[in-house]
Amino acid sequence: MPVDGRVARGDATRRIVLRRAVDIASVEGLDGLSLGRLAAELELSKSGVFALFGSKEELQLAAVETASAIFAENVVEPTLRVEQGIARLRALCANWLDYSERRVFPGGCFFFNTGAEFDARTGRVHDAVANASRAFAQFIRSTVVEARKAGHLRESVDVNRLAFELHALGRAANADSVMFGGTEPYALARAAITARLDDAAVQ
Amino acid sequence: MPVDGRVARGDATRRIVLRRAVDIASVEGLDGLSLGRLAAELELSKSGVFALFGSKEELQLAAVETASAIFAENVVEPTLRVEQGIARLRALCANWLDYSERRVFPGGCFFFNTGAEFDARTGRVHDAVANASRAFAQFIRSTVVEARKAGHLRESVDVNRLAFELHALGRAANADSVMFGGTEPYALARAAITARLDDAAVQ
DNA sequence: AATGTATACGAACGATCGTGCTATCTTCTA
DNA sequence: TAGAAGATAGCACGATCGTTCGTATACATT
Repeated sequence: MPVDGRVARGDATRRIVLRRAVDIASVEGLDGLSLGRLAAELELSKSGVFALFGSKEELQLAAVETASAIFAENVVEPTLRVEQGIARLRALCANWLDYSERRVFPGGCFFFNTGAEFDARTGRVHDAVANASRAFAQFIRSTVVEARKAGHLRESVDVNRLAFELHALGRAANADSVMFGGTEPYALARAAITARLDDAAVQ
Repeated sequence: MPVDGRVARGDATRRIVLRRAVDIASVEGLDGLSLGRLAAELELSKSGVFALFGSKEELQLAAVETASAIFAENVVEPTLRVEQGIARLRALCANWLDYSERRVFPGGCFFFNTGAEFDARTGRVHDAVANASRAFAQFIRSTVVEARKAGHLRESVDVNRLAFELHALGRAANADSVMFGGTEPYALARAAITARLDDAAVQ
């Protein structure tokens, strides 16, 4: 399949723009993104950037998609390479905390920030962010379910509650660390997660 | 002390503006606040609203202060009316979850939203939000310390970690409920908090 | 009664926002 | 090699932003 050099050029620019866009959005929010600023920082014309996406909303949606891909690459995929069961569940928590702590996005977890920004709004951007958040929450839940099915977790554990708790601890570590700096929040979260999983595990 | 009618009038307007401002900010963020929109909704002149605060940043800082007062009234004060110890700790968690669930602010917890908005920025607004967040985290921690000193919690409990966990569960319930609707997140958080405190309690 | 102070307004400022329209490149197709 | 197609730039638009200025009004101080 021969590539069209014109669209290839456009795609390359789009990628450059989007990589910067998600970084900005993780700090300033998806509304804090502005075409003018984006163009100025990348030394492109505002109208050129605009033409690549067609509207500000499309840019925001594309940014959410780009962030999803980066998130999948850094968190979901390495987790899926671990054997099913409690080992994968532990890996999931560790990978997510590492992803947050490594500042894959300079403002911490992209979806934590944009989620808080759009949680109480309506529209396509809200829906995109909500769907991505829901998908990850479901991923945690299904990983917990797998671990229980594998016989690694006690039958009595409430999977919804355990998934909720693990997700809560991770998000709190991200929030506290970005807000106040330091790595202590991650240490607290790791200790709490370990204790919680040891408690839920058989034996 | 005789009141100055002019200042009294200004203070009254300021109160009206700020009450609306915190509601808007809890949904749209402190940056989403605009003098023009605020003035239009309240049928005041933009310049009049501006003059009351002197700058947009001062308005944002005043909004944070107003939100702090509302938060103290709804969460901290009722908690302090409960006897020290594990009872007060349980009341603190319950009061915070109720405050979030009752939508004292239409966008959920004011400090969750503005915290996520300003966590990775610098400046006076960041500092104000960070200080308010830190103060509440410290309040949770000191309530845990009290409960342990009262002999209601096991000696072995790590107060920093328990405070972190309780705070994490509450914030996650707020986030999930605002994003996806429904009251299930609060039920999950209440169950998790109860279990965690029962586990940490003596006997 | 006269002077000063604070609230509140209307109009306008320069800056920036998102969005068009048009022209100029580069690249592919016939 | 001519022309179509896509990427990018330049320029201008209406709207909105925070802010400033001048002014009218209400209250306080003298």
